[in-house]
Amino acid sequence: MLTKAQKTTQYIIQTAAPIFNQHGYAATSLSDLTKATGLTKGAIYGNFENKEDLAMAALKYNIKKMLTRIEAHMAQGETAIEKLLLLADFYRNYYDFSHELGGCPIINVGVDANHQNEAFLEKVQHVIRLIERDLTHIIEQGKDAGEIKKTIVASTYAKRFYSLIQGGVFMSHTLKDNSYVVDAANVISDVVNHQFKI
Amino acid sequence: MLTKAQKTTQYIIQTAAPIFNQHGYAATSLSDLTKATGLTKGAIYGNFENKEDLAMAALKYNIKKMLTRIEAHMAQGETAIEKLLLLADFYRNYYDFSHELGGCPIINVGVDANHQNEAFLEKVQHVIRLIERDLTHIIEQGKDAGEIKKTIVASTYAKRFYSLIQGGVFMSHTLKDNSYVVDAANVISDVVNHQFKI
DNA sequence: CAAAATTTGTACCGTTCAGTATTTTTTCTA
DNA sequence: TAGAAAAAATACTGAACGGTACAAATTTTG
Repeated sequence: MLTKAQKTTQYIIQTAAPIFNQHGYAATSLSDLTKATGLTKGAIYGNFENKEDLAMAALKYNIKKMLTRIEAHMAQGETAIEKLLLLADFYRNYYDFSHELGGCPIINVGVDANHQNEAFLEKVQHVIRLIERDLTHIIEQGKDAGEIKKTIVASTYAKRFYSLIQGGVFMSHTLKDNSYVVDAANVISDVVNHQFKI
Repeated sequence: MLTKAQKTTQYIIQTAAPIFNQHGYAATSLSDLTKATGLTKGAIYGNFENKEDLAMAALKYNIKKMLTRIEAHMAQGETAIEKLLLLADFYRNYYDFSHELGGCPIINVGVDANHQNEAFLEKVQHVIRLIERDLTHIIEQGKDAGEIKKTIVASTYAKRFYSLIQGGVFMSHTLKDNSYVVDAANVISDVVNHQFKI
């Protein structure tokens, strides 16, 4: 069972997470966080070493939330083709989902931390590579299973798909128009259906 | 001729521009700018109303630099197809060029200003729409000239191309690996060469 | 249920922030 | 080149920053 203190720690993280994600690290002040949580600095500094420590916990929280959702969605599929189409499908609804997180943590922190905070940037880089590796694996498995053409270079398409998605996510959030991510998702579905399948 | 004062104004802008672009608005302090320029706050506040005023001038400076370069590059082509291939070519070298600016101002400010500063965000939105409109025009002209298939929906591809590019730019800067923008540029070239041409 | 341990609130620290009034210096112009 | 005008340096403001010491309150545990 969670102690009262552990619940407070979790409460602070989940309250701080969308704030850091929306405003960025430097533009988020401790007073923003005390206001949002209704707690005092004493409570926050009793649970976290410093602002950076809390921001990292918040980033990990957002990333885990995102990855969990992707995995749960893709787990609905059996074959590689199905899983890739489900990935596209996940991002077809990503604009609304990422709004809950205060934007896409990958893009927001990727941009915010670049030239600012090496630890945050490395975390984001790590997650991107993780996703790309997973995608590469799925495509390779599809090739092995005879679903996907052997001529498809898995890593190239894994990188291209994720890059395509991130472009759509950036455009959608910047222009407040979800059609960009949706289009990116559609392009991926099309490629899978018409270029991947044997 | 430029007066001494006008030169100073320009000097401050061009010195501040990459700093704001790299660190973001909130994370850039006046002391960062006095250090970089070698000037004092008096000089800066004599030339700009406040920090936001200077940051806006810096953003406009970066955007103009970027747009000027794109236009100059595309002006080398005559036909619509040539221009589109030159656009792809421009972004094939964009990673190095945008490094000079302290990163891509569209992505950096698009993310930094979102939920933070409406004026900066609107400026970025305006530029994106401008580029998309130009691209749409070029594709339409290509259709009218009989170079490009009539079935191609110009605005759809304009949005898709720019989104694709921005995804590549984000990935390349975040992973310090220019292959993403290069791949995006290659995809655009391929689409133009194999799907657009009659 | 009381003592021990932990968590949270309060009050404050030094530092840095953006911004400004004033003096000094430089530039322009007659 | 002297005087007027403009720009830049200096020195300062009050507010907000992240962080901390310690007291008060709460939770946990024997």
